[in-house]
Amino acid sequence: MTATRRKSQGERVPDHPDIHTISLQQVLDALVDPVRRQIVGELYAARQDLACGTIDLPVSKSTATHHFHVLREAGLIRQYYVGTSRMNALRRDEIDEVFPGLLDALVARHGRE
Amino acid sequence: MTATRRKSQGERVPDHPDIHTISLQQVLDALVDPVRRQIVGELYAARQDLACGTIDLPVSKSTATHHFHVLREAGLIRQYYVGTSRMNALRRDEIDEVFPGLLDALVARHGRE
DNA sequence: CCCAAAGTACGATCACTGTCAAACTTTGAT
DNA sequence: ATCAAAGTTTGACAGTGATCGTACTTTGGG
Repeated sequence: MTATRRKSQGERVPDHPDIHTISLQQVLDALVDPVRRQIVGELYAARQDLACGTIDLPVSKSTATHHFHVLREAGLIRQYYVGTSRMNALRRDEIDEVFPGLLDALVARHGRE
Repeated sequence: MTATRRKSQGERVPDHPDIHTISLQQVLDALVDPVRRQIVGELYAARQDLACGTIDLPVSKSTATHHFHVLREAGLIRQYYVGTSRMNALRRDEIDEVFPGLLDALVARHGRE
């Protein structure tokens, strides 16, 4: 499977880790950053996929890219392209299964802290 | 009473922050470190206060002191002396009240990750 | 065909923090 | 008095990671 796509689109299809290969340490390393918690928090609250650009972050575009990358590597979000926009989907159910209560404790109560 | 103890013991009574002044960020900064999660995990499992020395950590004594200090500043543990030993008490109920589900999600399921 | 939009890749900084060793302090026991 | 046990304090050091600007790529529209 996962035929070796040439280019043009192959490069733009990032691979997402199996949620079961993710450690709590990885998830915490990802969610300890406030910008990344904001991202996950907005995806959590929106209950729908969001393009990177629709999330207003207090950092530059290149830094934002970095944060989305970290979240993807940590198994927290899934990314796919729609035109030039990169959409982000929170892997809510999978996370809840492997780390029950974690999203609720770390992100849901994200009033203003 | 509670006269301003000169020394000998005054210095050895650290002050603990009010749990309500602690932010989620502070707690996460504290619990993102695996050594500190181990400490909290053992206190959580032991269900009783433990002296620093009774927790076997993979770091030097001075580093251990540092970690206990961070945990105390983050409002996660309370420390007091018994002889030359420093006892550590997990502030479980207080934490649960302010950050419900957090200890369970981050520490309880601490099988081996 | 060319341009703007939306991200990405790449280095370069820069601050933070986990780590240790060595010297010190306090306490309880001999 | 002295000693050992248990931590603490104080630098110093090294690795990590968040940040940015600049240049680059891909896509869709005029």
